Amino acid sequence: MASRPRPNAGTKGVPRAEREAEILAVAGRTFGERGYAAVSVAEIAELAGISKPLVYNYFGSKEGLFAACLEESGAVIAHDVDRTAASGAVGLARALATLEGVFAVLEGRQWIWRLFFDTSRPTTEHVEAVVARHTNRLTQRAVEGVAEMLAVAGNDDPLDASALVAVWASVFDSLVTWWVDHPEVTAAEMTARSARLFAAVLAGDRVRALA
Amino acid sequence: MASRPRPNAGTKGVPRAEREAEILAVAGRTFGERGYAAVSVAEIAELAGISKPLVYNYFGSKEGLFAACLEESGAVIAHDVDRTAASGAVGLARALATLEGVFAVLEGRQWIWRLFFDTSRPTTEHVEAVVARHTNRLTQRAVEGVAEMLAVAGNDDPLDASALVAVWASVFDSLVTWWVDHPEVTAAEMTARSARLFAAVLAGDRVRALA
DNA sequence: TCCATATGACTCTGGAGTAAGTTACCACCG
DNA sequence: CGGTGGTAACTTACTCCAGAGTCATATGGA
Repeated sequence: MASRPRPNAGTKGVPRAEREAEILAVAGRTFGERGYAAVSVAEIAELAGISKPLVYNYFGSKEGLFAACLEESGAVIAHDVDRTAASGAVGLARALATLEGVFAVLEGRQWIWRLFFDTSRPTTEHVEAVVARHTNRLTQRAVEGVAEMLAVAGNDDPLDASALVAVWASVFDSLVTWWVDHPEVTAAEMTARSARLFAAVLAGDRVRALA
Repeated sequence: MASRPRPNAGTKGVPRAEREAEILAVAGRTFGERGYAAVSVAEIAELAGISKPLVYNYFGSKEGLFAACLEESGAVIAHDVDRTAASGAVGLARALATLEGVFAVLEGRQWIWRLFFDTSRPTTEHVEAVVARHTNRLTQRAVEGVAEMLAVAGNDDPLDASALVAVWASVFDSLVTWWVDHPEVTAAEMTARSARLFAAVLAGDRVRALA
């Protein structure tokens, strides 16, 4: 009855946990580098050396696969940022310390960061929830840092705080993105560079007082 | 022989130039707000109150339509930034003056800015060329401003300059994006807010010298 | 015998792009 | 003034395809 032979269907192959990790690694990198919308499940399966139905078997849907990538990556970053926050630095020193930690964590896998800023990501409740959970954790830290900085300047406008959090997140983002485009640069060099840039901006002339 | 009547097919309607402008307005706003990939040509046609083939008739393809949006929007921004650059301000004062001008230009149509940062945009040569042409013009200005700032700090590392340009563009982007989320804020208020934020960061403690 | 791992070969849908025809206006001719 | 052809503006009703998701089945091991 055997229909055409089917190249290694069966094979008992790799245990599920291990295979899931492989798929997540490939998917995270690909989604991060090219964006959710531009990547097909078939392509991920091919890169992982398996077939599409296996991906669906393990992750349910393309969206579920993306959510799993976010889950894994978010935990890595948030853990490090929490650690830095607990170290007690304040103001710009704290900002630099945070950058230093994240650069170290992202070395060799800068794409992790991009997952959370992918504008083509699905807008389902599930994905939104995972993104919110992780970014909230990061935002919480940014809010603390920004509040310290504004307090020093005697500024207590809540909208200013909200905007500065956005700016800070964006500075962070742009440095990581720049790094992605310059892969030969090491994490340590990125940290040093960030410090120089902060210093240069601070060394500049004073702003005319508009506040 | 007349087949079923065809609700206002014909109608001599609106002249092409005018209709094109209407379509561009709708398309620009929609692409800007939701991203290229998430918007269908059929939806734009419906919002513009016309049928899909008319859009194709005038713009050739979805990508062509997007490129036309970029063309129009890019000219508006670049013109203003050039004007500010010619005004002679230097360093952070120049940065603030640039922000002030762009905020004024974007008032009520903040989505324009987002078109150039849409990660889901098509990657065809044509679109890339249009984006490059306009962003190069802006980048050119940013490069000048950044060079002044780094020169004051005695920094002549070209990679530092490249990174700082990216950061500056991103700060710009984040402020506009924040504004999109707070539509009740006026351009003038955004300008004042930006000045306060710069001042607050500058007022903060000194960075420990790492350079 | 049952389950976990695995796959070839589908189905189905959304959305890009097209074919072919319809109607209104205008310029020109008699 | 009435006809008549050209063209610009417009539509319905398709085709076509990539890519999400599914079904039925194969195989090795406990």
